[in-house]
Amino acid sequence: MTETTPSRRGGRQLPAAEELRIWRDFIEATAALSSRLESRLQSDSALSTGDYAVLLALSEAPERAMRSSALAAHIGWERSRLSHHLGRMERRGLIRRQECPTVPRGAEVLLTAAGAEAFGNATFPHLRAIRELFVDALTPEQIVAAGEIAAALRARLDAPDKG
Amino acid sequence: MTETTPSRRGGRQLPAAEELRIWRDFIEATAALSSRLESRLQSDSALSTGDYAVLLALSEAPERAMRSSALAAHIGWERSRLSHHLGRMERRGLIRRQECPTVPRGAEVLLTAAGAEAFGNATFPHLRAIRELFVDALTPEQIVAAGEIAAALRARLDAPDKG
DNA sequence: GCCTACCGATTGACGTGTCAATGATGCTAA
DNA sequence: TTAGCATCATTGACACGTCAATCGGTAGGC
Repeated sequence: MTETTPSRRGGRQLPAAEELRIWRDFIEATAALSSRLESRLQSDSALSTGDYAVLLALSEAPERAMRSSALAAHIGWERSRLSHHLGRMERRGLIRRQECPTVPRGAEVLLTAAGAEAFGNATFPHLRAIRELFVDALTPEQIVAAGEIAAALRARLDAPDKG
Repeated sequence: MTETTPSRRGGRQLPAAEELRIWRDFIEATAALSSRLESRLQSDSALSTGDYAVLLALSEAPERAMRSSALAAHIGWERSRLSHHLGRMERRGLIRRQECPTVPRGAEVLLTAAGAEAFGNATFPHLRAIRELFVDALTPEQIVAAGEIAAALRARLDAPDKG
């Protein structure tokens, strides 16, 4: 309640030292978590998290197929990113692309048998890793707090004037 | 207290649906936050967060210079990553490399005047962005919780048997 | 002395991500 | 009709990151 009140009060422009320390710990820990999950998935299943996201979406889609742009929207990727990624996945035989019968110029992305099998083999170890590294690392209260923090960050990121 | 008790109880191997939803929200929100910060820094200052980390470390080092391996350890990067990054930064004139006088085969990384200026110009807008997108997006209680979550995740990641 | 093993640093190959430019196609309005 | 114009998807150039191989040099064991 003194002049050391955190930056939320008053007209301070920059984060206080403690806030900055937490920021760094937070962003580094989450980056390290992602990176560890990525490498676990890679060594368990020879898939990247990008591969996994694509395979998951296709597995859940009717006919195990999706239009390229719908797939991009579904997993929240830019189209050019998806296009590059699908090219790599197609080379590995995980998916196939063909012209979409209904939409002119539309590309349909299909899950191949090899892709479905790779996804099936990846799921269990991937979920287990999430459990070990995230769920079991936190108390139930911390998990709830993590959900609230994610929602608050997302709300700010989506706010139109705070880009 | 029924069979819907969360996975922490009993021998469940996989995260429950709610935990999985929070996991996805959390990892996606933090990734989006990093990505937004990255693009803000890029457009404000034409630097990447990697550039910023290197310039920050050099700015705070005595003589504005550091051994390459010490720099890698300081910012927690693999050496090959740093080597590639320094190559790019050197091409842009932000840093310079020279043989280390004391350590045979050691490389000394020096901050150039242009690098120091770029860092100076980047600092204020970068800290402001951190404040807008992280500090001001959360309540004081959430910031504390974020620090605790980061510590818990880090502890798990560093645990020897939970790699 | 010489072989080996390690150490600091770099390099090459490749997967990944962004941005800007390009095709290819349909819609709309002069 | 056709000149724009938006849309769907791809491509090229480049930055970034990891992994494995390499290179020069020093230290130990024999």
